[in-house]
This record gives sequence, structure tokens and C-alpha cells, in this order.
Amino acid sequence: MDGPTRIPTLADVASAAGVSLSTASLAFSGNKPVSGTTRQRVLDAATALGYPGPNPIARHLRQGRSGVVGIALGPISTAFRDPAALPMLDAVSEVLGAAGLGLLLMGDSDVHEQPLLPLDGIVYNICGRESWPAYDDYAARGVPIVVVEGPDWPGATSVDVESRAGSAVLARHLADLGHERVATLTLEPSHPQRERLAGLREVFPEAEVIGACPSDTASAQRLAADYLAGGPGVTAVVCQSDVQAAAVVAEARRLGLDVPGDLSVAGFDGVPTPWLDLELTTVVQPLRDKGHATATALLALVAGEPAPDVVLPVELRVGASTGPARSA
Amino acid sequence: MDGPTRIPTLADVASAAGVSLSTASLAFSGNKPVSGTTRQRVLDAATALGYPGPNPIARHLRQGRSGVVGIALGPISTAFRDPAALPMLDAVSEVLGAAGLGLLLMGDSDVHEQPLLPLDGIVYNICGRESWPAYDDYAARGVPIVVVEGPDWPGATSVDVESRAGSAVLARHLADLGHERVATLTLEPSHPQRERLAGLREVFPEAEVIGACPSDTASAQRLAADYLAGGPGVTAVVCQSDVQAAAVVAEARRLGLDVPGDLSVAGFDGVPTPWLDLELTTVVQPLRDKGHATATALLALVAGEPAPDVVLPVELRVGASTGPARSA
DNA sequence: GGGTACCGTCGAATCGATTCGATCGAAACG
DNA sequence: CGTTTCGATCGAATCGATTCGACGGTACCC
Repeated sequence: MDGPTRIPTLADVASAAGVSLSTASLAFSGNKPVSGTTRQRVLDAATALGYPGPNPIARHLRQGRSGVVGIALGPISTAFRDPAALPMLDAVSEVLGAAGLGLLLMGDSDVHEQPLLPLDGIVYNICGRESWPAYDDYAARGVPIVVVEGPDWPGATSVDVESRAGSAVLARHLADLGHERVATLTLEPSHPQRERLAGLREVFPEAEVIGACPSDTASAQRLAADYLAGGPGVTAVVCQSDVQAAAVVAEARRLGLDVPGDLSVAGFDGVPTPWLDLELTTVVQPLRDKGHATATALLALVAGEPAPDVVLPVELRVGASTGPARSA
Repeated sequence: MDGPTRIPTLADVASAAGVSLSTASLAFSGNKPVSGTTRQRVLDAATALGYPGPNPIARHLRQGRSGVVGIALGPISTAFRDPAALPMLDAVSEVLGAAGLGLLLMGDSDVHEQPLLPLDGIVYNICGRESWPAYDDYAARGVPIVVVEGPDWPGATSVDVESRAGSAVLARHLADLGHERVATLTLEPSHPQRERLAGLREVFPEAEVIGACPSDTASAQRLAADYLAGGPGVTAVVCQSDVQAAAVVAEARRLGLDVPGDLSVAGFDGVPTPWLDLELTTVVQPLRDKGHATATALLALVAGEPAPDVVLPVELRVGASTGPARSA
């Protein structure tokens, strides 16, 4: 009878309750005192009409805030394969949630253009400005930005881990074990990736790059198979994620190599690899701290306060996957 | 000098360009013809002022559409550990992207209340209405909803796979191999979970439930270790994801059991498990088709057209992880 | 009893765009 | 030359709320 059942607005509720629009608004927001009986009349009218609550879009237009922050994670298909992403996301979500802010995961739409979202702030994780076109749009609109392990960007707060230093410490560990020829399996090009490679090259300037692939078992295993099949010309392989390292260990064993007897393998991140019966030597980064620092910085920015850059320490964890270099 | 540098609005651009507000709007949207010289004057003025383009919030308020659809995935910390989620997400993102719609991943905030987002449509994946409070809010606001493998819900289009039938086919395969006592490792309670369990019980009414855990290696391995350590009272373990199945295989071997000689293990999903040197017997579900059907249904609903429910077939893939029951 | 606070309510302005309908001028037509 | 038509432009209404300032009434204090 009444067409496509228009959704009632606050104005409908107000007139049904016999109060003014402003009073009805106050009854919902509680921003100014409203008498108990009036509030009840408004709420009853709302229920009777099936009013779904204040329209968020309208509220945001007026208030200029949406209560939602986004986190850009790069391409959906790879962003979540890496177990290192999860503890950080958890921590971010915890801190923001406690502050009453919603968290939105933004997969990189890559090909298609994402419409601009009403966000109070954005975290760019790993994926830097170059791989995220909307960056400029949000920046121009004055949306506070935190860049995690990305290139410096004026106006944005950065959260970093000591990728380069950590990588160098790991390299030195290998050098101490007598390794001279090492190769590395890298992730796809990114800022922390370049830093880590630089750290490795501080100690092994000639380190060979086997190839780059996402942090998932299948890709790493394929690359490792090709490389190791010819008989490794190296005594150690440094990987840029633990998932890759685990894959390399598995592949080396399949080819009859003993780890670490014939080949030392190291990872990065410090995430559990329960399917491996060997503790990896790796560089442990404080994933939850990273998320915590990120969210805290963003909260400060959203509140209009300055947020200093953060650099988090990493720690070498020596496991059972690295050992003395096989003598020539 | 000019305070906190207010972001210019379309009105600023219009007056700078010497045209009316409406003309400036037309120059950006192209919804009605504007002379070339006028358009250029507007665009130049916009550039000069640093105008970041039409404010999306204001546009959405007027148009009633946001160009963004959300997909609810359940708790962040578990939703992405399952490799089965990714191909589906990919497919959804592809179809929606091609239609010019943005995709938003909504991690379940669980504890904290997520502010309502301006969405044109929502996909509830696995997580049903019960685990997603905002469901009712969006439904009340008339947002089109597609429920993937969730309980039926009036007004929402559902996309399902034949979980129950597939599970039953797998069970029959085991029965044919002579298995009589089987146990199952389930995922956390959910709609498809119950269906699959029902399918299994069609054939093995007494099947024992070892326990429920997320689809990640660590959790499954822990459960399997406890169960198998006492000497398995069963000849086959049916898992509800391939990741779990792979973990059970690994754990069984660690305990000296041969798979499938001593124990048959089956999975569900049909995703690659490259770190396992054994092809799993599993129920393959068409993950990409599922995503495709989901996105297509949502597009129809957003366009105001009806979208019929969809049920997708599954297929038993017999691998090398199941074999004849060890005779008593 | 008169003056001051304060509480509850209301009207109107506002956020930043889109869009309907009207207007104006120039081109096309009979 | 008068009329119609069409395209470009503009003014004003609109989307659905929040919020500022004003107003009237009651309670309280001296």
C-alpha cells in the first residue's frame, strides 16, 4: 500500500512523538539533557515506526567524523597468507576497539578504483604510497595517516621495526658460524624488504638473490626447488619470512640435504611454524607491539595530538636451523 | 595565517571559478552537459585551491548510495587463517570491482561495537546472524544482504554449497573402504559445520567428535596429538578442513602411524597443501564459483532486482590419504 | 516578592554535495 | 522575421541528521 516502504527518518519519529526534531535528536544522542518522559515517548515512537536509528551518513556529514579507521593491507590475495600480519591486526583492532573506533580492512583493489570512504584515519601497512593510489586523496582530505614499515612520507607518522639492523645481526650470526656464501629468498619488493636486504649485504655484499615470492609455502617451495636442485652453491639461505624458511627446509630435506648440516636456513618474523619439527633461527619482530604502537599513534592523530615516529627493536632468535658452515 | 587550513569545498571552487555551485558540481560529475571552457575553468580553480574532489559523505547522503559493499568474515584472528577463504574473496572482489563497487572486509569486532557503515550491500560469510549483531541494523535500513553458508534468513539471498551431501559422499567412500569406527575434528560451531556433521552421521551415526578448533595447523595439531596419543580407537579421521587434515597427517606420522595404512585421514575444501607430500582425500568445493555467485547475487540486489538462492555442488576427490581400513 | 540559575524544549542554521525546474541566449526552422 | 528548440547555466530544494542560540518556565536564594 505504501510503496517501497520508505525508511522512517528522525523527523518522522519526532512528529509521531509530538516533539521537535532537535529534541528527538537529543533523545538519541544524549548530548544534552532530556526529560525522562520525553525520551521515552521518542523511543517508543521510534520503535513503533521501525526507525533504525540515526542515519550514519547524515551524522558523519554533520560531525565530520565517522568513527571508523581503515587499514590498507595490499592485495587481498597475498596480504593474509602471511601469519605475521595477524597478531599485528589483532593488536590494532584491540586498541582501536577499546577507543570506540571501528576497524576496516582495505584490500588493495589493484585494478579497480575504490570509492573514497569516510574514514577518520588510515594505516598503510607495508604497502607504501606507491602501491596505494588513494593515499593522496585521503591525505588531501586531511585524514590522519600512519605508515607501517613504509617509506617516509611527510605529514604521516611512521611505525618501523629495525629491519636492517636485525637482518645484519642475523647475517653476522651466520658469518660467525663460518658461512661465506649465502643466498636469500626475498618477499615481493617493499620498503622493509629493501631494508632487510641492505642489512644482509652489510655482511655479505655478494649475497645472491634466489628470487622473490609472497610469503606462502607453495611459492617458496617452488623457488627453492629450482634453486636447490642444481646443488646449492651456498651454505646458507636467508629467507625473509618464517613461512618461506619452513618451505625451504622442507624442500632441502626432500632433496636429501640435512638442515643445518648441509644447509643452514634462517627466517624472519618469529611466528610459530608448528608443522616443522625444528625451531627456526629467525629475527623476531614484536608483532603485537607494532600493532599497539600503530593504533596508539593513530588515536593520537585522530584526537588532533601529534604522534611521534616509532621504531621497534627486533631480536635474533637462534634456533636449530642454522649451524656451522659445511667446510669446503 | 589561515588557521588549520580548512579543506576547500565545491562552493569555494565554484566562486573561484566564477560559476554557480550547481555548474561546478556538473563539471565534476558530468551528469549534464557543461561547456568545455567552463569545465576547464572549474577544474583549474579546483587544482589551484587544492580541492580534493567531491566529499564522499555528502555525495552519499544525497544519492543514498555509497558504492561500497561489505563482507563480514567473523573474527579477524581466525577468518584469514583458512586458505579456503582467499579464492572466494578474490572472486568476489573481481566481480564487484568490475561493476565499480568497492569491497570492504569487516572483521568481527566481537567485543566492541562497530559503528554502522554506509554500505550498499553486505555479504555475511559463514558467520551467521547470531554472531553478527549489526545484521539487524543493516537489514532494518534496507541494505541488501547475501548470506553465504549461513542459516536461512528471511529477505536475504543465500549462497550455499552442498556441505551435507558432500560430507555424506565422503563418509560413504570410507564405509566402502571398510571403515566402521571414525572420528571427526570439527571447526568452530557454524551453520556449514552442523551440515557437514549431519552428512557424516548419515553414514556413521556414532562418529566421535574429537574436538573443535579453528582451521589452522597449530590448533589442529594440538587436538590431534592429544587424541592420537592414546592409540586411536578409530581407523579414520574426518577433518572439516584440509589444513586440519594436513596437521592430523603430520601428527599421526610423528606418532609412528602410517597414513593411510594405519589411519585414513580426510579433509574438506580442496585447497593446496603443498607442504604435505601426499594428496589428501577431500571434498572439493568450488570456492571461486562461490565467490562469483555471491557477488553476482549482491549486484542484482543492489540494482533492485531479485536474486534467487544458489546451491553449489561439491565433488569428492579421492587422494592418497585414505585407504582400506586396517583389519581388526 | 523579585532576581538569578538552570533545565527542558524548540527553531533555524549547518555539514557538502546532487538535482529539479526555471531562465536565458543562440541556433534552427518555417 | 517570428517562433520553436535545445544546450548551458543558475537558484533553490533536498538528503538526514547535529548543534547553536534563544526562550519560557520552575526552583531557589536572599
